[in-house]
Amino acid sequence: MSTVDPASAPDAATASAPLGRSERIHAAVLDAAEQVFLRDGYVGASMDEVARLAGASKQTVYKHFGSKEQLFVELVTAMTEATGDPLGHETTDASADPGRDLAALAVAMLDAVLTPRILRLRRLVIGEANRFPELGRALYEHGPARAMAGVERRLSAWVEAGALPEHDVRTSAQHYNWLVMGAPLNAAMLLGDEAIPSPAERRAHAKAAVAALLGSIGAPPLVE
Amino acid sequence: MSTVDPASAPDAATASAPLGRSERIHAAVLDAAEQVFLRDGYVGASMDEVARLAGASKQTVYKHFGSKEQLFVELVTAMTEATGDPLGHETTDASADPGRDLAALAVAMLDAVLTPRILRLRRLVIGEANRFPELGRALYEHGPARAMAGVERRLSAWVEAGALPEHDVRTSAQHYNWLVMGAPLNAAMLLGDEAIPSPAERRAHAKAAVAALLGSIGAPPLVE
DNA sequence: CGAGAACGGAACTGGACAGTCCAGTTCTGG
DNA sequence: CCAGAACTGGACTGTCCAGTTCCGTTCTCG
Repeated sequence: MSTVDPASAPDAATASAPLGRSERIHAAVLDAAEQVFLRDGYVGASMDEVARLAGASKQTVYKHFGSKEQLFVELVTAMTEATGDPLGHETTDASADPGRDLAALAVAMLDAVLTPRILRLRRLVIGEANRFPELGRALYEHGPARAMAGVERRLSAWVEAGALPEHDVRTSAQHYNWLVMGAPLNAAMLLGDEAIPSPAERRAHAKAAVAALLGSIGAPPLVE
Repeated sequence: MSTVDPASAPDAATASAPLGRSERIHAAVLDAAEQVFLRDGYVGASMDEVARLAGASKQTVYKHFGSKEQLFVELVTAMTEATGDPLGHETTDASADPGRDLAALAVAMLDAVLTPRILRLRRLVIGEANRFPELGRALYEHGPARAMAGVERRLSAWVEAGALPEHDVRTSAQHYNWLVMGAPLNAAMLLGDEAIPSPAERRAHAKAAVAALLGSIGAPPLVE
């Protein structure tokens, strides 16, 4: 018997297990690719530098990812799918206080997106939207589209429960999304990371946005 | 006497004059640079192709613009400054009907930005925001910042004239801007030119945005 | 109409990069 | 402990590109 006790788990259920060499390298290459692509863009990035930064040989990088293009697409889709996921857009937990819930959701959305890493990803995808249209679409679906669908679902639930007046929930969901995200997101796109608002600014911005939305649908204003 | 200054006219007033050879070439190079940079991005663009497309030699291109970087910056700043200019953001012509004016302005803003050419420019600037931060700032100042300042001025005038209730005009101007521009602009950034809304869709979107804004500040709704 | 500036064409330098290949080394699973 | 798979390091190919240089031609302006 080996001293290693290989019987720990023959199944694939071992998530945070020690991780084989191959998986470790795979992850290291993705890490390195993230740094290089987010810094230099797709064309400006060098596969030599990715390999160097990953502590791997170019040969290994190509064995794992096939080509620069495949590595790029794999990286961006992974980051895209991992971003909006933990935001609970799929729930329908309509509480009795729409204003409070909407404000909390707004802050959560801002926190998820207003990160240097995610902003650089977004700049990268927008800049390469000509070359990789499918990446733009993926980011749109996982970002704004999903958020608006989730908000629309919540608004419908509140209307049904009598907590909000009847109104065009689809339009309101869109208005909410851009009242919240429009200004900070576009400022950060063009002005760089130093335009990222502080947590206090985010809370104030979210509160103003929710107040405007509630006013626009004829709902009673946010209670303090 | 210096041999320099071959200026055709002593004054600079000759605008649509026949245009000397040098000016013609200068413009042709800028045209070619626009095509190539907007299509391939900064790094992907080739100066050889710019010269070929301009019908000029590389030597001439470099005589006129010095370097790839200078040509890029000159092109982008020229396009940036030329875009928002004819929108009348500097006027304060507050009529008696804020709703109608705001809706008309919204359509004008959408028409100015939702052009394949301007959208590609915006994608380019965002994608190169790391390499050329000053271009991002310039686009921000000439675009959203100027628009919001103009709207704020109009809102103040209406409040002063009693056509709108008292409210935080700066916040409302920001809300207006992103109610109008947020959805279509970000969709076009990520989804490409086929996501550009039709004129009818723009009018409907503008009307809904203005209705939401008026509601949010407690003003009477838009009259048909 | 003539002189000089500006231009075209084309070759050239120096450097970078994607992707491949190979010989030798290290890890892993049985 | 061993066989085979995976990895390293570096050289190598073919291509592309920014920027320069040279020479002969064309245009412009006085």
